[in-house]
Amino acid sequence: MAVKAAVRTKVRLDPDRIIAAGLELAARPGVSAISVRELGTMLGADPTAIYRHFRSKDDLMRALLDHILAGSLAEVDAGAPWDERLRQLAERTLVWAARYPAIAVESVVLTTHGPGELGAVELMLDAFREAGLSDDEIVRHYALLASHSLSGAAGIARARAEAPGEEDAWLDEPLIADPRRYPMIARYGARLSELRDVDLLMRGVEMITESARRAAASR
Amino acid sequence: MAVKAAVRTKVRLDPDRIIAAGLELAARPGVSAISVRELGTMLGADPTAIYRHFRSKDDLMRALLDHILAGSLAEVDAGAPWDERLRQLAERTLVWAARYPAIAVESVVLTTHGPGELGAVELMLDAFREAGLSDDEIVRHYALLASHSLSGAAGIARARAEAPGEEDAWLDEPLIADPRRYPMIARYGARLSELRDVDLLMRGVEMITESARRAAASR
DNA sequence: GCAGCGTTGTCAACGCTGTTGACACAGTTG
DNA sequence: CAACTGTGTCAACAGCGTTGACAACGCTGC
Repeated sequence: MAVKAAVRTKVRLDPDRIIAAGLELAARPGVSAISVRELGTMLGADPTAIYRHFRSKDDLMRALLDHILAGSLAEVDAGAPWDERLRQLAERTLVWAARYPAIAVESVVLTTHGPGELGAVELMLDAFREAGLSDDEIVRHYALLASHSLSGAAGIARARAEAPGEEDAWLDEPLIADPRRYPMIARYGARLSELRDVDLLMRGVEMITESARRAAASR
Repeated sequence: MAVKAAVRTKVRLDPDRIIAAGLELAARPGVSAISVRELGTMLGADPTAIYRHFRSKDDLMRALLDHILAGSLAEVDAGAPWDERLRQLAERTLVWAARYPAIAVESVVLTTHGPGELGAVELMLDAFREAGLSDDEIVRHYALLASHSLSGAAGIARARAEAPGEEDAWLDEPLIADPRRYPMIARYGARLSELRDVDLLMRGVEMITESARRAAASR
C-alpha cells in the first residue's frame, strides 16, 4: 500500500498550483509565451489535465494576469496621497510585468474581470475623484492611465522576453537612417537609444496626473 | 502558344501583389490574424510561394505595417502647424489600424525599420523641435507619442477584429461589480461604457502636445 | 464496507499554424 | 542551344490549443 501510494502518486492539480507553475514558467528567462504542453509537463502531469481547471488557455492567461494585477495592487500604500497611489500602482505593474513577460505580453489583449483588475480600476477611479475631477474627467483620466499602463507593461514584457539580458532600453536597436532624408533621426538617434522604458512610461503617468491636477484646479 | 499561355498561367507573385492581398485579407471582417495558407490560396498560388519573396511571416507583417504607416504619413498636411501635424498623423494611424485590424494588432510587437516608420519618426521629431523643446524633451515627447499611438492602434485593432460590427467602445463589455466592494466602479461603470476608443486616444495625443507646449513656454 | 457517481488524470487524435527541403518548370544569360 | 537562376509546387515536420473516450480516484449514501 505504502509502495503503491508512493509510486502511483498522480499529481493532484488545482487552480492555485497551476497558477503558481504558470508564474514560474513565465519568469523563466527566454520564455516569451506559455504553452499548455510545457506547463503540463512542468507540473508533472498530462498537459490536458489543465483543462479540468480552466476552460481554455485564454481563461488561464486571464487568471495569471489578474494575479499580477492583484500583486501590484497589494503593494500600493493605501494611505498615500492620490497621485502617489497612482504612481505606485503603475510602477508596480510595470515591474511585475517585467518579471513575468510571457503573461504581460497578452495584457493589451486581455480583460480579466477578476478581483485584481477590479481592485486596480477602483483604486484609479477613487484617486482621480480625490483629485477633485469632474465625473467626465474622472473616467477619461482613468481610461487613459489604464491603457497607458497596460500597453506599457506589454511593451516592456516584449522587450524582456526577446532579450533576456538586462535590457531596459526603450528601443531595442538603434535607429539608423540616411542623414539627408532623415536628418532628425540622424541627429537624435543616439539620444533615443538612451531612453529607459520604465522611466519613459512613468513620465507618461506623471503627465496624466499633472493633467488631472490642472483640470481640478480650473474648476 | 496562346492556349498554353492562358492555361498554364501559374500566377506570378511579387512583393507588391502579396502586400496588396495581405491588406485585402486583413480588411476582411472577422479576420483577426493573417495566415500564410489563407493568403496563399487567396492569391491563387501555393502558400509557400510567399517565402520566395519574404524571409518569414514576421518579415511580411513588417512590410504590411510599414505600408500602413506610410499611408498614414502621406495623408498628413505638411504645411500645417506642428501640433496639427502630430494630431493628423496619430488620427490617420488609428483610422488605418481600424481598417486593417489583423495587421495592427501586431504593431506593439513590431518595429518595421521601413520608410513608413522612419518617415513617421522624422515627422514627430521635427514637429517637437518646431514646438521649441529642448533636445531631451524632444526625444521624450516623441517616444511617448509613438508608443501611445502604436499601442493605441493595436488596442483599437483588437476590438475591431473580435467584434466586426460598428463597435467603437473603449470597453467591450460593461464592468459589473459588487457596489459595496467596488463603489466607484458601480458608480462610473455606465460612463465608462460610453467612452469611444478613438476619442479617448486622441485626448491622450492632445495631452502630450499640451505638455510639449507648456515645456516650450517655460524655457 | 460497499455500491454508485461525479471529478480528475491519461492518451490518442484533430485541425490549425509557420517553416523547410526536394523537385520541376520558366525565363534569362552566355 | 546549354546552363543557370529564380520561382511555384508538393510533402512533410514540429509545434500549437483543444476534444472525446477511457480509466482511476475519492467522496456520498446506504
